[in-house]
Amino acid sequence: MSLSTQPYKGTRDFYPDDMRTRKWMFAKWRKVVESFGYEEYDGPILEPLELYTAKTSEEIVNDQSFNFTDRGDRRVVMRPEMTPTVSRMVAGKRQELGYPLRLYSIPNCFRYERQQRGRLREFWQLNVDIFGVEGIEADIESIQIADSLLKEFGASKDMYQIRIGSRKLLHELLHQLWGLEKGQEKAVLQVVDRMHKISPEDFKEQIKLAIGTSNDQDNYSELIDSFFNNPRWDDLPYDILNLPSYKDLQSIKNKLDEIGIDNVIHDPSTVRGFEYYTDVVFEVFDIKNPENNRSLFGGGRYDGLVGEFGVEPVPTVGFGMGDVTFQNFLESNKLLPEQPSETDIYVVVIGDVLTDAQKVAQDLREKGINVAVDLSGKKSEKQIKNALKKNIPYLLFIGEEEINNQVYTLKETATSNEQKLSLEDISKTVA
RNA sequence: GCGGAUGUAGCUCAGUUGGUUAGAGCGCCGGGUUGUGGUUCCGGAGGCCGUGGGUUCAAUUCCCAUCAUUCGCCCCA
Repeated sequence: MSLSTQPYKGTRDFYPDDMRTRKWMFAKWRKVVESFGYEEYDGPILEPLELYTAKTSEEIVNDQSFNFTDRGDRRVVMRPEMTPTVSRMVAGKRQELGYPLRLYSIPNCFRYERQQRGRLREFWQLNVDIFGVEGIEADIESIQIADSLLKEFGASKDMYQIRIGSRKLLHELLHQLWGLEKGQEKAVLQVVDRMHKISPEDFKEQIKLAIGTSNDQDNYSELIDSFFNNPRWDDLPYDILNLPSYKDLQSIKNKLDEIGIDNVIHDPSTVRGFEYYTDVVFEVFDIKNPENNRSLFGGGRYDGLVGEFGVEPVPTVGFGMGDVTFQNFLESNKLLPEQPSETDIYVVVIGDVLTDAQKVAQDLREKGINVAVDLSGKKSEKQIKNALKKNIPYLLFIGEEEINNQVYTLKETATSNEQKLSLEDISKTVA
């Protein structure tokens, strides 16, 4: 029995083709977030289990994390997400960091789950967080960045929709209007999160189930209808429209509208899965391709996390964008072009001139051009095929004639245009 | 953790109502062509038909198990 060449379940090998795509995607991510003044950080892949127990969703920590006990009997987890890590880092230097603090990272994260479309065991995730801003300016900036990211890749408004919701608004409603306790609230939120996946009837049933049976069911039916299924908030026996949390939501939507982001809707069912979110949350959906039926990415405000480390709390808004779902989105919308090689020129050596060809290549490298020289000694046809397979944009033919005249034949593979050029002209053309 | 689908050449897939040497396209290697590919022609290599067991004179084909891949549920990027 020989060894398997397959990567471990749910992980990926990145051959040069795949790696080019990944580098291209990450470069755009970095470009956009850095244009908003965000600075890159990184943290360890391994974290103590306690970091996640109180704050991430319970299921992710208990059932969906890679974890082990180290030689000092410490419970260790391979990070399933980055938010607790960055919160820990900010708390650790709470006093000396300047606010607003804008941070981003592209960590690989690990979740032990059965893979399916858009869900692997190892994935990369762009994390963008702004610390120290209490007001909705931070929420707006966060969503604006999300929108800019999509546009940077050529996505148009008709391809995606941004849905915003408010945990705080839901809490006020559930607590004050419905009279729910903490535990019930959590259960209700989980059902709310699934709203679009189940029928209105099932939704109502499951909400009631989450609340428990002791309550007056007819009363809740009406509330569920008016809040979730067909919002008519003016009719509610409670002044939702004047709640600060509701006003925030409206202001965010209006401000985004003003700056040209008008594909934002208020969706009461947008709550997100993590427990640490405290206020406004958002999710982005692919609205053109039904196969991408989950949220592409999302985030929101989590004001309580930094304070968990025993320092003054720091209000925070952030979002995470997974590489797998995002790449699915790009593929479905034909926004994923094939990337050229990092190698600019492939030297096709004709005849017995390898040493001279090497010299030419070295001269070009010194001008900042990436040059690979064919070493196979095969006939030119084979050398060309090899270069094309690697997606190298230029071929440089070097034979005796070229060496003697110091003029080389440069061919652009995409167009088949061929020119006889000096070294100087080659570097200008390729650059 | 639960349910479905699929495992035949490097890739995408045919096929065998159970019967000698297992098929295609693409790709790969070599040649026609000792200086030009993506669009020519000729030739070639490459398969324990996922793995283990059962039924049978005979299994790649039928049955069971198992592993892998994949889709959905749960949860989430």
